[in-house]
Amino acid sequence: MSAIRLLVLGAVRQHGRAHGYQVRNDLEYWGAHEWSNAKPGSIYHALKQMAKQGLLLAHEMAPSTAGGPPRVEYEITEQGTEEYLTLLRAYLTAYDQRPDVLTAALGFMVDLPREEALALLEERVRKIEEWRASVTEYYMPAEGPGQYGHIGEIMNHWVHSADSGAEWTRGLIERVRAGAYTFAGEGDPFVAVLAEGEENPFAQGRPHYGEAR
Amino acid sequence: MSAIRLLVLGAVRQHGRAHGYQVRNDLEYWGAHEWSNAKPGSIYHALKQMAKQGLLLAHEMAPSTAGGPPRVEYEITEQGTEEYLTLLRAYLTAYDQRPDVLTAALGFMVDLPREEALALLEERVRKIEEWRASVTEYYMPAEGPGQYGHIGEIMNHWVHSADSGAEWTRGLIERVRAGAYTFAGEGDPFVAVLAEGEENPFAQGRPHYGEAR
DNA sequence: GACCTGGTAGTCAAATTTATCTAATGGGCT
DNA sequence: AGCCCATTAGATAAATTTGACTACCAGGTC
Repeated sequence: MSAIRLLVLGAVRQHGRAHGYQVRNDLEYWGAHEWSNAKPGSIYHALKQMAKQGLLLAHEMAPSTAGGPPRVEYEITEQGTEEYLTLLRAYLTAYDQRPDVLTAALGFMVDLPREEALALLEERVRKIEEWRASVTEYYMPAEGPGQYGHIGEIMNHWVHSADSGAEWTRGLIERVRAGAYTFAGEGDPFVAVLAEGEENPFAQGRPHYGEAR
Repeated sequence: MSAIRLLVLGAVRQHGRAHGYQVRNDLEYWGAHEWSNAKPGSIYHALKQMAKQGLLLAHEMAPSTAGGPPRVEYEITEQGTEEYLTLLRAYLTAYDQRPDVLTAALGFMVDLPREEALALLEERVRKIEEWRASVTEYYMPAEGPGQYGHIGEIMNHWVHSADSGAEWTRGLIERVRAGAYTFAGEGDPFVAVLAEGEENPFAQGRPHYGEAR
């Protein structure tokens, strides 16, 4: 599963009601096109698909005042909210070598109560450790390591990544436990959306991250 | 770009001549279905596609002796070898948040001369550091950090991953420089392919890594 | 007043990926 | 001999993803 559904649901939800271009802009603002597959085609496709599945409600609108074809506004349904929370919880705990789902989930973690977020992050650490154990067990068999030749470097890399991921997650847990950020039910949420008229620092030509390919 | 082309080219190349099912088995042996999109459909598709593009040469064969439909054997062409090396070099240096391409490249790095592999890995470290600099510069602007709220954790995570990745790469460079593994032109290569009749430890039901999702 | 540029909003065809299905063979069992 | 079933090899349909494209309007400008 890619991160696109979570991203789109989360973006629509933050606005209450949003059209595709708005979602597209939000995701660009978050840099999502660089660490996930949030490209126009995928976004519009996800919107339509989820509307068909009842996760979003589509409202046909009059032609926009700003040029371009008529827009369609979307609203998240109750079912969509459920799916959103399910994905969010899953991605916060999933350790599956595709870091983009974690990145997406981090952006939305504050939609959960602080205690739940903490529990999920701890679950995440547990999963990583479990996974690490299964890898080391596998590539450190009775005959000793080394029999895998350079292939062993792959496992080595995984173990290293797992350790690094677990360590980082523990740091995040500490920060959250110490009171960082504003979680669900704790007052005004922090919203990473451009205010009306605010300039998008991520417009074309910015010195954006993600160039080192 | 996904890792599938490198994986398939590399597998065919190791055999000299291979049919789809063989490639599929090799990739399963490497666990590639867990950290990349190496599933049957993708593999057969990639084979056909690359045959059409002249990277592979297809030989229609008689019905197999072991059941199933007639098989098609593939051989890598000169053009395919070029593409293989190009991809391998690119993936060894690319730092792009999709670790699966690095994993795939690690499995084949010994197809390059040791000196070249070292140079590419050093290039990789440089790219990571460059990327890290662009991220920190971006999220530590004049106004100081914190203005991003919990969104800052995304960048924090990236920086942490980048540091961890660079550190690991430096370790690999040291090991390779110290003489580990057998690289191109240094004698019998290590081949991670099942010998005829050897049992596949990765058959169904194995306690395989990658369960902690 | 014709032309060019840039932003807005979205569509579309082609390529890829996923998940599931088909078809053939050989071996064991009764 | 007939049946079951695991393995082998690949095909197919549906979903997703990509990259390029369209069409519309506003504002400047020559």
